[in-house]
Amino acid sequence: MDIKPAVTKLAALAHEQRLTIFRLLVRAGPSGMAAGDIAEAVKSAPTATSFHLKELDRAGLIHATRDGRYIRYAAHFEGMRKLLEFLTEDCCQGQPELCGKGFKVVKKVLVKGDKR
Amino acid sequence: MDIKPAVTKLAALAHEQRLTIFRLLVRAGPSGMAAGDIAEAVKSAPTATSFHLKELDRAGLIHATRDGRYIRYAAHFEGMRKLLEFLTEDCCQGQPELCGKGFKVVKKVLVKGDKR
DNA sequence: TTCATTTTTCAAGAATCCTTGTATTATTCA
DNA sequence: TGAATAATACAAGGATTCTTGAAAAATGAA
Repeated sequence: MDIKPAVTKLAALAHEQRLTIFRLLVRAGPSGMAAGDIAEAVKSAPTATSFHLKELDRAGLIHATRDGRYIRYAAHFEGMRKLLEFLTEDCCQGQPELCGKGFKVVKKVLVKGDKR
Repeated sequence: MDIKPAVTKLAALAHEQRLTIFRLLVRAGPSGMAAGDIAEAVKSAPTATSFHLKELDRAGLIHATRDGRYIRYAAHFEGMRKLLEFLTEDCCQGQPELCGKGFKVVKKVLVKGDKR
């Protein structure tokens, strides 16, 4: 990844509402959530939520698919993975433990409040 | 980590010059670099570089130590590690490969009781 | 077709952040 | 002490981003 898309991704995440939305979708997994449900979950007006979803989409962190009258948004895991890679590239002079490469690799996968 | 410090960190990184500086310091390792050398390396005026270094410092991504008439800046690896953890928390419904947990790392199975 | 629902677009004013130069502080060396 | 070097603080204008509500598309159901 070049630096410009990385900055775009970071700027998209550097906003409390958008970060909340992104983490919600990360927890939601590949099936994602409908725009309306997202707005309700983060307690934000549909119009504001739509604006922020578009920002995250443009940055390549989430993607939209129409599902009847709903539009579902899901995290774009590959985009996120590339961002993490970019941040830790050439890291730490061969001491990967410094920046946490490999952290929580096989951690528990309990998901808080997951009803599904 | 709470969401507010995470947003602060992401906002600090969401800037081409600051991201370049941060990655430079990540590569430089724990010994860091003097402010002047950083400014030269990223081809930016000392005054602008100082401004951005302070931003990164405030966000908890780097830290400064005086070394005679120089001030050395080094990446704050623990702060970065926490940010990465925050972004991938409760990720992926038990499919860690989706978001790249464990990417480019020799996977180690953490057993119960393993402190780390 | 017509209505209701879901989501987006648009526009504005408000707020925030970025950039730049000058002045100032802190330190070392003669 | 005084000069030189390294880095920071401050301030102002310029640019960007955020927020909000009203209106408009897109879809499904009656």
